[in-house]
Amino acid sequence: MNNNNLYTILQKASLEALQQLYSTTLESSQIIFQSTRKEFEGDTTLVVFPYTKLSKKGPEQTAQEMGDYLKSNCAIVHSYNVIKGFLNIVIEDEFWLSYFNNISTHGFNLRLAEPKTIMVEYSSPNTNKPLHLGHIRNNLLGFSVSEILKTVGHKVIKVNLINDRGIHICKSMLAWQKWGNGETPRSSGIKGDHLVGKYYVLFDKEYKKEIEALKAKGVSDEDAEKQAPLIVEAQIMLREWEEGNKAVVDLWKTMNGWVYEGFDKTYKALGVDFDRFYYESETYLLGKKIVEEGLSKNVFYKKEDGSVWIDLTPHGLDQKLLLRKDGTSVYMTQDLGTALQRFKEYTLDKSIYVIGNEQNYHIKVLALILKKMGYAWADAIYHFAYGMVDLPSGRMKSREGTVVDADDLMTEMIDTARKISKELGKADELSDEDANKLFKTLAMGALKYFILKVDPQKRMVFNPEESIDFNGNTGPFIQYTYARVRSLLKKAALNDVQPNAKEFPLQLAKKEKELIKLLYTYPEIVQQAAQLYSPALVANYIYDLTREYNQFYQELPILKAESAQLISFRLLLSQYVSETLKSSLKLLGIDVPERM
RNA sequence: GAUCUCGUAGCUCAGCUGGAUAGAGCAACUGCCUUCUAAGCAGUAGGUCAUUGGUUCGAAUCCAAUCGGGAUCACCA
Repeated sequence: MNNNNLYTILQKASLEALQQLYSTTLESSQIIFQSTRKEFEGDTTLVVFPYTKLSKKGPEQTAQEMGDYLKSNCAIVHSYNVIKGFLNIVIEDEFWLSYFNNISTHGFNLRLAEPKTIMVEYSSPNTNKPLHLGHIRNNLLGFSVSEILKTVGHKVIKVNLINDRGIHICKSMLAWQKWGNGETPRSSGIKGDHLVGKYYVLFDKEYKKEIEALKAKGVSDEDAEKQAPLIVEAQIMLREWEEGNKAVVDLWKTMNGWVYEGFDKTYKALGVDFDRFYYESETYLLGKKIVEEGLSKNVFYKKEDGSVWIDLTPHGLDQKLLLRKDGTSVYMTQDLGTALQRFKEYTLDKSIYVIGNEQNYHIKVLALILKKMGYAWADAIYHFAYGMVDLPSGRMKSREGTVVDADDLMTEMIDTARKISKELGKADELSDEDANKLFKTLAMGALKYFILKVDPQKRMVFNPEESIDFNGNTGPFIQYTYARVRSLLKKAALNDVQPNAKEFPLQLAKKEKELIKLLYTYPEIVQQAAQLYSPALVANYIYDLTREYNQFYQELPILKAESAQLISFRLLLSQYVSETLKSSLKLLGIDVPERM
C-alpha cells in the first residue's frame, strides 16, 4: 500500500532490530505479522521462532530483546509482552486515531496499482429449461466477482454466453410441435422459460417410452437409444436448423423468445446484469472455421467417416471430437468459436469463465487446443471453477424432479421474509409498498449471503426442508445491524447531534479500537478477494465487522455517552461501520434497508 | 480402470502462503428488553481436524499411502 502502512513500518523496524541486535540482514518478506489471539493483550504479533537461529538465544529472550528495540525505536509501538515465542505488540492509540481521521478526509483506497481489462463470462444458460439453484450460485458468483474486480479498479466486461442451439434445444422444439397444440406463455399463463422446460421434460418422458418399447422387442440398450424415432427426428431437426430451414428456424426463434422473456425476469429478480450477450448460434460457424484452420495446420485430423478429432494423448489427455461425421458442431466447436470472437472484439488481459468444476476437463482441453492452434491469448483464459450445490440426498436431478427452481426459491424466500417480519411486528408501520420492498431486500439478502459466504471452490449443501436462516450468520443479521445504525444516526440528527471528526477521545475503549482495526483491514480484504476471486472473503469480513459492532453497541452507550465529544466520536465510528457494511454488501449484490 | 477433487462439533460452514488452548452460526440448555431496534448480546454443553506415516523447533494447514464421498474421461451440453 504505502509507507504509512502499519505492517510496512513494523517490518522496517523489525529488520533494523535484527540488524542491530544480531547483525543479520533479512528480506522484509521474512518478517510476517499475524493477528494477536483474543485472550492476549496486543494488536499484532510477531512469531520469533524463525529468528532464534540468528540470535542464538531462546525464543523468550529473543522476543524480549526485539520488543525492547521496537518500543524504543518505533514511534507507533506503545508496549509489548512476550508469551513463549510470541511477541505481542500494542500499537499507540494515536496511530489508530490518525487512521480514523484519515477516513473522513480520504475515504478508503481500494484501488490496485495496475488496472487490467477483464472479461467475466457467467450465467451461460441453455435455452431449453428454466434456471435452478445451481445457476443461482453461478450468477451470484459471476456478478459478485465482477463487482469486486471493478471496485479495485479493473475494467470489467460482464458477458453472458447463451447456449441457444444444439440437439437439446431441438428436443423441446420437437415436443412442442408434436404435443403443444399451439400453447404459448400468454395462452397458458406459464412463464416462457418454464413452458419450454415443460416440453423438454415431455420429450424425455416420451423418448424413454420409445426406448422401453424397443427394448421389449429385443433391441439392445445402446441401439434403442439411437433408434428411437424421437431422437432421430430431433437429429433431423438439428440438421435442418444448421441448413437454415425456415420453418425450423422460425419455431426456434419463437420458443427462444419465450425463454428470454422468462430469463429477463429471473435476472432482474436476482439483480444481475450483463454488458454483452453472445449467442452460440452466432459463433458456432466461427468454431467450424477454426476446425478447418486446424485441419490445414495439421493440428487436427479427419477420420475416415468424416469426423474431426484432435489427439491430446501426448499431453496425458484423450482424443477429442471437434466435428461430428454429419458435419454438425459439438460443444467444443462452439466454445472455440466464442473464445476467438471475444479476443477479436476486445483486448483482454484476462478472460474468466465462471463454470462449474464438473467441466474442469473440458476447459482444460479448450485452452490447450487454442494454445496448440498458436493463439497467444489462450494463456489469458482462466477457469473460475466453483463447486456444485447439492441436496442432502446428493446431486440435484431434473429427471427425478429434485431440482430447486430459481424462481420458486426466490418466491419462497420472500414469503419467509414476510412471515418473519410480520411475526416480529417489523412491518407494522410501513406502507404495503415499502413493506414488500423490505421483504424482497431481506429475502434476497438471506439467499445471496447464504450462497456467497461459502468458499466458491467447495461444493455446498442446500437443504430445502429447512429454509435459509434469518438469524445468526446470515444476510438479514447484517442488514439488521445496518438498519440499527441508520436509526441511531437519524435520531442523533433529530436532536441536532452530529458525528464529528474533529475531536477524539484520549484513550480508546477496547471495542472502539477493535472496530477501527477492522476498518483498517477492509481495503486489504477487498484486494485479496479480487486476487483470489473470492466473494466469500468479503462475506466473512462483513460478518466479523457486524459481530464486533453489535458487541460495541451492546457494551457502550452511544447517544448517552458521558461527554458530547464521546457521543460524536462513537456516532462517527458507527457511521463508518454502516458505510462499510453498505459498500461491502454491494460487492455481494446485497441491498440494505434503512429500517427493519 | 485413469485423472481431478473433497473429508474440521449432531447439521451448515470459517480457519489451510505451517505458529499460542482449532472458531462461528443453527439445533439444545441458561441469563439480559422502565436504557440508542432482542432479526441483538452474554454464557453452558458439544472435536482423535477421516486414518496412518513423513518433513519441521512447531502440522487441521505441506508430502505420501490408505479408507470414504463426489466429479470427469461421450458423435450430450
